[in-house]
Amino acid sequence: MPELPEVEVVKKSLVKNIIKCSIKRVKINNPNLRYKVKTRDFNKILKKKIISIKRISKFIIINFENNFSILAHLGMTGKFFIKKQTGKFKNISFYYTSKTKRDKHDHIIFTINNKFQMIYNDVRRFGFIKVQTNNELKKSKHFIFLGPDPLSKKFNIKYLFSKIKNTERKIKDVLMDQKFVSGLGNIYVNEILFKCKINPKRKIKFISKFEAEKLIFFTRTILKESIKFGGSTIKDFEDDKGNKGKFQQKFNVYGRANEKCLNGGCSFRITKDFISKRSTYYCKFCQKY
DNA sequence: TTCTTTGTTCCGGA
DNA sequence: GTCCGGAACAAAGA
Repeated sequence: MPELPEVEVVKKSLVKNIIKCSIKRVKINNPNLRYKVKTRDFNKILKKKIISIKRISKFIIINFENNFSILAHLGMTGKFFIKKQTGKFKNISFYYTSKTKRDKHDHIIFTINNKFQMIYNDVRRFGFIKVQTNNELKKSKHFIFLGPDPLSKKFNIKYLFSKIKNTERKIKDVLMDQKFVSGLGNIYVNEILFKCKINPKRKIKFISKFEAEKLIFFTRTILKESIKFGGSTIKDFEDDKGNKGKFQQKFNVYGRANEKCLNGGCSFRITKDFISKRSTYYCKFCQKY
């Protein structure tokens, strides 16, 4: 699942591979992503130079010299691949094996500088790619309600307490709310709360200052470490046979139902249940209510 | 065939 | 007007 760190890694890889390039051709194999993609949507950006590539929350924005941008979201299973001249694929996305042949989920093929291809692949097609003017982008429904980026200085103690005073909501629900902080998904929220030793069902308005400090600290630390880890993994990842295996993130709680708690000395097993219908993993001993 | 997975959007009730 | 819970949505693998 691409969450914020994975999107950041993808963004960095895109910068490395296609900054200052231009798209010469776009081939749409399957237009039915979250929003329908049409060939003519891309006319505005064909042969225009890419001047910047940014991440906002889990969105990727590729900005062209003529004030148009590609706005992309990877959804659940979206990924970008670069196919170099050799015919081999260099994976610039996250955790997937390299690939050497066309896949039925390669939905959009971009030809870059007439030299190589960038492929958008998305098994479940919950991702999207739009072309918009920078002005449209600013007013976009995707951005208008977004809270601060969890890695930014705006996400601090003062901000946190200003937002939580009058809400009855559970801490996990609030952390996943993009209006409160933008870019945290289910996996990382489970991990952050485990590190902070906070029960995900607690009402956020009752957390202490110390807990809030931990929350900010571990949010930043976990995301940054994951970016570093993903980045370094992918940097060294180039497989000409396509069988080197997946990059699997190591999680402390996510996906570890009934396995032993990894806190030293704790003999409890990880509990799985649901909060707002989202799977929630925690240690009932380390994260007391 | 049914269940599970996810982020986002939308709607209705409080 | 605002807040929040719940449902819908998309596709596919187990």
